[in-house]
Amino acid sequence: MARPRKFEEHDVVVAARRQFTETGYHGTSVEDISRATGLSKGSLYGAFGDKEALFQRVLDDYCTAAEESAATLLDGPEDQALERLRSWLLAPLDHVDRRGCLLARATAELAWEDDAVATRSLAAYETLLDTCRRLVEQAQRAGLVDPAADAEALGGVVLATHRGLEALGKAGMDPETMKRIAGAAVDGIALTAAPVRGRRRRTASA
Amino acid sequence: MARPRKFEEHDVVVAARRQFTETGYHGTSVEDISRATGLSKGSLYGAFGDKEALFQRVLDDYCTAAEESAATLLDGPEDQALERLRSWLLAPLDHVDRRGCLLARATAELAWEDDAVATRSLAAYETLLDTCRRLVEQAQRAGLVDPAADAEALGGVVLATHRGLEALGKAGMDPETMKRIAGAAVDGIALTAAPVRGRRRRTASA
DNA sequence: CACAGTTCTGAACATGCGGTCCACAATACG
DNA sequence: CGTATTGTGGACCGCATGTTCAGAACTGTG
Repeated sequence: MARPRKFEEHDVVVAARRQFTETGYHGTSVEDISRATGLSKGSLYGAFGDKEALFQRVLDDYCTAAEESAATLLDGPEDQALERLRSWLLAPLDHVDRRGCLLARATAELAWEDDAVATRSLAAYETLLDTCRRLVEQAQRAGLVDPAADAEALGGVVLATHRGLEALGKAGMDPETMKRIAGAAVDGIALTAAPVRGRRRRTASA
Repeated sequence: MARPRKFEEHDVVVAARRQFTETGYHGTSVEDISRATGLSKGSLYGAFGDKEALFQRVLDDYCTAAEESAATLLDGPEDQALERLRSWLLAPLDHVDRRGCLLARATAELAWEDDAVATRSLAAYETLLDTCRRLVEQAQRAGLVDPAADAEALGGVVLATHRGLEALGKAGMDPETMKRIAGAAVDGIALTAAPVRGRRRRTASA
């Protein structure tokens, strides 16, 4: 008994995400979004509320997608867990367009200017950390990683590297260098390789 | 033969940096800067040009400081190079105030919206990468790291982790977890610990 | 003391913003 | 077909922004 919508809500969210990702929250005007989505401002406000609410919606959508995408890494043989982590680190390098990660932008731009954004961002990072931890645990079960190691911390290294690589890439760092960094992170050759036979347990600090 | 300035230029840059770091570029109005620096808007324009030019100045100042600060890590005995990298990773965690890194904000917010910003940011990251590489080389000479390893890539892992940890911290992640991550990154226990005797040379990919 | 040169100040301006509103169009149902 | 109901898009408002400018304030020199 009423006129149906001419647009798919999720399509609008996706288009808005594009815009926010490219120009940031403060850098994006409602009119920009209107142009990007094809909806007029009136329709936007009618469907989503104000700019902030729309951004929340977009961010939540993005985080969910990122979480689910990472979660798919868990599927597969345990003895290839490290390879899946490696491909996760390398994946962003393939996107030649230098669009960055919305989550990164959101935390940098308004994580503690807006509580809801901060909450959602933190939740996303914790979910991603959990996924990385599980992958490391897979690798441990497969005998690829010391079973006594702190799986969460190791997963955190991958997550932090992932996030850091994205920043370096955004700044324009040479992709070839980044690939070597990603490789080194997963290889975990990192800084262990002390010339001591067998495993070396770290001697705390100084 | 002229009215002297009532302010020290560098003091203004520092105050402006504070403001930009807290509220970002788009989120900071010229009046905010005026309030933060104590200068009237007219004086700001007279001394620095427009808002963008002032930001460039601030960013350059910040990058230089960050580069020099990192460079001091190079001083010290080579067999403690890893400890210095560790403390570098942990340093940001001590600042309880959740102010983030201006460089991170700049790259996230307008790295490729503004060429000059992108150029300076990339230069800063490359300098930092170089510093990390040298530290790893110190560790190699001290016998703490496999001399055959790719020092630049290993330095890059530290740099990326540093950058990533900053993002996680900004989002509000538990500092204790972050310390464990930083520790794991430097320990480099990371993902190597395959249960193979002696060094294991990686077998390329899949 | 008068002048010139420079800086500071604060008001004023144009612009673009986020947000609101409303007349019209399009639909579904009786 | 008529009517109630909802989506639509553009006009509109108040406000904050980045920027400019004319004049006051100040210092050093002749």
